[in-house]
Amino acid sequence: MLIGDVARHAGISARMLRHYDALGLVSPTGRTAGGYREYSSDDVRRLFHVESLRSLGLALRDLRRALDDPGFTPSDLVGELIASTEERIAREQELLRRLRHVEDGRPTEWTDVLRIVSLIRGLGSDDPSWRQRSALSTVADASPPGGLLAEAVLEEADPHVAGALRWALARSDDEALRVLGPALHSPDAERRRRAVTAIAELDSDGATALLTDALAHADPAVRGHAALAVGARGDVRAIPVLIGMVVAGIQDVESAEVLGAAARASDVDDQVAAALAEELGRQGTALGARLRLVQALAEIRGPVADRTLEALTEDPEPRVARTAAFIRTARARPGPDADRSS
Amino acid sequence: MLIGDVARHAGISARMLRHYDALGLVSPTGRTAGGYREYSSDDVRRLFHVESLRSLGLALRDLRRALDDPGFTPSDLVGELIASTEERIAREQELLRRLRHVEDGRPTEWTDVLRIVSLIRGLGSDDPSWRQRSALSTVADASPPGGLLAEAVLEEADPHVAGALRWALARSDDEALRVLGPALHSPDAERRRRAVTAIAELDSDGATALLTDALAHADPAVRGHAALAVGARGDVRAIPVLIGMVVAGIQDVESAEVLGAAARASDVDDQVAAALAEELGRQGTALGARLRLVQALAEIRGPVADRTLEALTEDPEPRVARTAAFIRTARARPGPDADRSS
DNA sequence: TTGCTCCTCACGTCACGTGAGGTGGC
DNA sequence: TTGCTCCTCACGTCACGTGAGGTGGC
Repeated sequence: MLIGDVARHAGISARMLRHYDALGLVSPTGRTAGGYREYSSDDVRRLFHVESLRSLGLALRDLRRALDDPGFTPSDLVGELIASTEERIAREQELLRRLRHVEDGRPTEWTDVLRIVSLIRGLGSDDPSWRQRSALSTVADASPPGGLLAEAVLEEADPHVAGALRWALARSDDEALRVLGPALHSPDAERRRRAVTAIAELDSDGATALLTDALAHADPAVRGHAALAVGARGDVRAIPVLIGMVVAGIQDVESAEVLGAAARASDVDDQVAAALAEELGRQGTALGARLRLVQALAEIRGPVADRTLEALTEDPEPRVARTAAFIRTARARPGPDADRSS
Repeated sequence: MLIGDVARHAGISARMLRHYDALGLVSPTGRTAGGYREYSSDDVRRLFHVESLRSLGLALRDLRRALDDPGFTPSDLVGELIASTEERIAREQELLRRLRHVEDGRPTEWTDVLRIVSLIRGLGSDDPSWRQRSALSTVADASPPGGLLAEAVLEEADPHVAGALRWALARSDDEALRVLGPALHSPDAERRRRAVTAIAELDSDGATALLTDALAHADPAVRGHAALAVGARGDVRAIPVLIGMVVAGIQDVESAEVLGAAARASDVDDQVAAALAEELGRQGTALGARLRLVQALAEIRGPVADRTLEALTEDPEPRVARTAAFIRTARARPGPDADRSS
């Protein structure tokens, strides 16, 4: 076969065939009288082998060894090819992330692009104080890049930097929630915690919706953070989770306070007091949990809370009775708030 | 600053700085008396801009326009960079898949590699008959590449080719289940169906375990296929799902037969008959479902099935009563099986 | 003779790395 | 004088694409 036929069959250019010939990779066995390359069927077979191995990304120099050197075994080279391909993919994906952050910023001039790139670099710095300065620098922007800040806050181990990032996030664009929302379901518990903490500091309707959904999250840490945030917004749906947190002793002081605030804001003090009373009456509740429930009752107003506390002063367990009595005494006095407001 | 200082600050080679100078991308403002390049702070700033934009994958020619041509706006170019990066990633990932299939084949010589590559090509052909021939060609192998065949069967739309692939899979290695198992939870319903159908034809313990788990799958199609396969292996855990299929009228003839076989193989005919009787007695069951349940009873042996059928001949619904009576008559005669075996 | 195919030689691509051979500045 | 830095020029990388200028075969 002449070079043109071979090229058409193999789907490659005649130039490549001459190149392979020059390298000695696939040389035609003969030449015609006029000097034309004549490929035998063995030559063509060899060419197909070359093209097969090239489809795996082998370099031409490795191809020669693979086809001619019997001692050159594939196992190592295939492993190396896999490793280098994985590395290239990782690099390209990192590049793609950067490009998407730039795109999210809707740059109209190259200086906009430069600003975002330098922010990406700053937030990726090894030096926490530089990361913090970078985070704070975005606050001057009209609309800081929320996606970028959100990704940064999910990775941030330093609490001060994380605080600055959350502050910057609060005035960023909606892109933030599109990153933080899915992160609530990350397999990494730390990432989930960072996500819910960041969302809890956002004020948008989208953030509130995510937090309300997170009240049913399987991870108690996520559920708890969500309940504190949702309760602080006066939403009654947080109350069962907050009561659960009091029982379990997770951040019980804060959850009791939020519980009281949510109950008052929603005018459901009596229902909450009744729920706490029911938990207190349950058989088998540990003493520690009962004491925390009594202390939570201190945060609840209304006749049901008052009656429950009164009844608890007769509780067979002296520490429960004493705590209830102490709370009743404190309630009878005008508190410091009342003092100041009069 | 001289070229060496600039290079150290920017973390790039002096050669690159000379290259940028030659291209007119970043040229030093001045030269010393001895001809040394002298970079001003403006030059260095420009260099940092160049390096920033280069980190986004801009080519040097685009960089010049970006920094010098005010009419050259970033939006289009950033979009193109994203598109081309995505395309490169897709290509690299396709390459990586091929390489992993080659690795799975544990090739010791390059001819092994060539065999797998040509199989990959054959299974990826547009021509169904070529895909089928490729699938069948693996049956001669000692251990065909299960991962590759499994991926092919998940993509295969042609039922004949899919059949050949499943046949080849049955004698392949364990890699197949590592691909088919996760595919049971694919978001694509068709892929889930292909996965369960393929697993149902495998005989290994791993396949049986996957099918048993799939009895609780959320997708009724997956659950159903799994129940037919698990029931055919005589496992009683398939029975509730099979009864559900009879009620819903999904593949009811086949599921009733498998139900009977599983009940007999596990000696639980009476329990199954009782379960069917309970379904039949339930209020509000549609007539179609009741008739299918009666027909399923025909597949069950034992005194409970006999008594239930007898009672059903008095059913207020004439079609139910007639069906039950017909089944009883057929049972009373020796069947064709009994004929031949006597 | 015309159109097609083939030939060799050689430059261009892309962003530099790596010398060779020489010079400036302390 | 010595060691360091800088200079220009030019080839090499990788897998080819794209001519230029010429020839073989029907």
